[in-house]
Amino acid sequence: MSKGLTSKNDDYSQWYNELVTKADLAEHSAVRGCMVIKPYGYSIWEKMQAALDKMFKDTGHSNAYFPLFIPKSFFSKEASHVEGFATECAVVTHYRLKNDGKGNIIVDEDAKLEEELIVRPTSETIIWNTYKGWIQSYRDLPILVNQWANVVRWEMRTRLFLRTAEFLWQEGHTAHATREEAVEEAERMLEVYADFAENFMAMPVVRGVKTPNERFAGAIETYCIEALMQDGKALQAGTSHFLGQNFAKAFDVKFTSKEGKLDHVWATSWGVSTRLIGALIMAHSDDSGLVLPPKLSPIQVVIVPIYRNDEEKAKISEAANALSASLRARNISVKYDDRDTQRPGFKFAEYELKGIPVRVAIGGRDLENGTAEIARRDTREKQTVSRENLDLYISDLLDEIQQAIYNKALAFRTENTREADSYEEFKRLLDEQPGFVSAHWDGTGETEKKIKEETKATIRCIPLNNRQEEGTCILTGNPSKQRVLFARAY
RNA sequence: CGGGGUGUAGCGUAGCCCGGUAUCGCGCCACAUUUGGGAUGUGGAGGUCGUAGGUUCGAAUCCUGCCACCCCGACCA
Repeated sequence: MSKGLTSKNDDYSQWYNELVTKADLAEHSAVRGCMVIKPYGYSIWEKMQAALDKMFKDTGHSNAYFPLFIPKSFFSKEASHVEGFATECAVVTHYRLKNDGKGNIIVDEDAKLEEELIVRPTSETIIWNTYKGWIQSYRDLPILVNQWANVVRWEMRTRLFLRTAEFLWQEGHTAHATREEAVEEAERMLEVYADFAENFMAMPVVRGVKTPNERFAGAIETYCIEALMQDGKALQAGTSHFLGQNFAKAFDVKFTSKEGKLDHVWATSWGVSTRLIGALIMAHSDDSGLVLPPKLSPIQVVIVPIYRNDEEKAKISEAANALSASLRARNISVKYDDRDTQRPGFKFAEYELKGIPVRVAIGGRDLENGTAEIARRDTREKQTVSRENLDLYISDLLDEIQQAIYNKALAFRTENTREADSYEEFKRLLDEQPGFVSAHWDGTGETEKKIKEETKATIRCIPLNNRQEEGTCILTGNPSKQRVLFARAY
């Protein structure tokens, strides 16, 4: 590990890249566009998985697993779906290698697959092909299934966590008897995502729906949560789709209703990915490193001993172990770092880089005074407190940090969400004060595309429960009934 | 996939224009002194110069192809 991080004010992208690698979250792999998620980064993902998985189970879903490979023919059944993903699919064409006799391993041309297989970019098709066999009657519905999986989208330009050719995610796929029930499901899962983002990631999000241009290929309606990063760019953090009967029709999935009528099944799908780790980094971290919310930090408290000799260290360890035990009894994860090989200052910097929310230092002075030095990562404030009831104090402090990080991010978003009433003002805001820009839009795809071409800003979403307000489109001057949220985005 | 840039020890770099077997810092190893914010000293180890060809007596250096990463564009979670 080397000293210093590029300041995020000097070069935000470089700051992000350095942070991901220096904090030991991930690194580039030998495969273009693919990353290695290192143990520390993966443990954040595991925290996310655990919280989300519980939320999915609590809302009635079960996990299952579908194949990585999808027959090409499945893929072409839903027209807009194919169109959306066709340009970024990895295709398996052969199933065997051979030695060419000169010591090289080559593809065995005799082992060509009769039907090529697509490496899943998402699983709607294979899942709806499967659901056909599961559903005959309204009694078989709803089906509420989630899978944790990897997917591949052959991206041209990749960035660690934010956009990689292969990524980890969860995809929920549900089947319902009625339109209302499916819409309700899509909205429910959006709320689960928003809840997770705000209460676990401490990242405020805007709940909204996508415009037709930004909609998932094959969806009737795409709901999304949008977050604002510290550089003023927006990031789509999760999506939930109402798929209508599109996939049921494509895969001929019908059920007999209570009334004895045959109808196509209604569907939803929803997902969040390891991209959330990128969001987490960019939402909170600073020039000293990661700032992790206590609820997702792999380690919540680190204890660093400061000693002059073995005898002193032994006494400090005793105090540290007692504190560790009392914290663990409160379900707080603790690490006691008694390595002799690094000095305290080094450890302080290291744990700041890694975003550990609370650091406790115990030294000779503290032994005598019955105290410990507590440092919180988010504000970098330090104070010396009594070791009496320290577990309770730290437990409260963790809650406070979780809340403080959220409040800070919310204040940032509020400050950086502005209204524009003319195209000039709109462009000026985007260039001079990046963030969300709330503006009137005439509702047409043409206008949206033109604005995107000219400003690189896209409509992130039409916020749910949006305030209705008469106005005129910033580009065309045509009448508009509500503002929508624009931003330059990741 | 188009334009620009970069690739030299684990990391960051000098050397490249003007060809002669590689510089410095961090890190690493040993020992000593240290330990309340990234310790200091002394000694030491570590290199197919991204990769494959070519030019040359000789290539990190010149030429060509390829690969990877970064930035900008098109595309996208």
